[in-house]
Amino acid sequence: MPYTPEHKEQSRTKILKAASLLFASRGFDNVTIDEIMAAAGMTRGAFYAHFKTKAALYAESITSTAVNNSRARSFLDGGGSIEKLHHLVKSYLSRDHIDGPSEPCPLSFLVTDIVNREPQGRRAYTHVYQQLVAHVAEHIPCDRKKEREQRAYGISALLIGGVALGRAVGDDKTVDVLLASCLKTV
Amino acid sequence: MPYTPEHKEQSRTKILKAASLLFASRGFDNVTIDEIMAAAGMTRGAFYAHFKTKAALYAESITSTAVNNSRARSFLDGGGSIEKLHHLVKSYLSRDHIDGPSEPCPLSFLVTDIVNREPQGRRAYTHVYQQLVAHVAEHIPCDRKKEREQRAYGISALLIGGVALGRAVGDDKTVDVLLASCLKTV
DNA sequence: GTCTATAGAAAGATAGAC
DNA sequence: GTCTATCTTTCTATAGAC
Repeated sequence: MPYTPEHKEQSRTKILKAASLLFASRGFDNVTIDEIMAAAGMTRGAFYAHFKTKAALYAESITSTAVNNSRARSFLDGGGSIEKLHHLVKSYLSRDHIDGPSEPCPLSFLVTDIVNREPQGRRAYTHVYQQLVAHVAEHIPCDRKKEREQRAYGISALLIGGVALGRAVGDDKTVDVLLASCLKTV
Repeated sequence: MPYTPEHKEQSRTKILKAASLLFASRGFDNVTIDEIMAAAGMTRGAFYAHFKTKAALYAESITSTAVNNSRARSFLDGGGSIEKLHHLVKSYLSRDHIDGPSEPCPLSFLVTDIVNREPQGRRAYTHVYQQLVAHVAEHIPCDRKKEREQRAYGISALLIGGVALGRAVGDDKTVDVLLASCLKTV
């Protein structure tokens, strides 16, 4: 009897994991439920036992990626030093991140894709973004709260813009210069 | 006899204009040829007398927007002063730009959308981006060419990231703070 | 819970009339 | 060149068997 609650939870997790990767790299419209389910080791029919619609899965995949992301985790472990921030920035603005599939951040990979999605997706994205800004702000060494926040917004826009552009631009040399410049700018 | 070469050129321009606006605000997949042609005052069938495929129109719309964009034009008129650059940055990182439909810049509006498109679209995007960076670099007051270029890449990532995020994030207050912070960061 | 089969809708591209 | 009509494919979501 493979249909225990644990088994269901496991299937659900598999679907979420496959969906996060596929949505991030190809966006909402260019991924089919068929593909996601195949990547999760099941077929289309099983999908609807776990999620109501494709849009619902998309929204949840954004939230779950943010939570299970190892980059974010290592950023948060162990308090707010400036070194942690440097480490995050370097790992974020890396070829490894851009080329995937090593835990792509939905904030940069889906920044345009999210605009036309249902409210549930928008809300998930907005929430994850606000968390990122808040956590970056905590790691900035500055007494004035206003200024920390301001810099955190700037840094986040540079990170997300840099990575999104790195994926968009088709010329490898340009991308390398872009990444190096963003790193230096931060 | 309405079918003169001039008339054809006029129809083509109308299609391009409608497409640029629709693609920028909703991306490639969420816009139909029907919609574009309706916005241009024609029906679907006429489309294929002007463009070979939807993807070809998409690519050309990116190039043509960059050329006909009034923001870009006013940026280039009259030489490379730092004031021109400030003006561009302020106009780019504005609510007016984000909320459209006042000449949205495809570099920020399509930064994620472009990733999965055909090579022709990618090439058009890459070319427009490299032009932006080059022009920004020209307006930066600094003797060393390398440093001008580096700053231009950083500024462009901040502009494009800021605007893309401004559209992605669903909370108006957050967007206002974000824009102000990006402006100050530049 | 997962499977196969299918209903139903949408949209890109083509054909032929005017 | 532009129109209407249609072919064809693709994909979401549902139905019913196991």
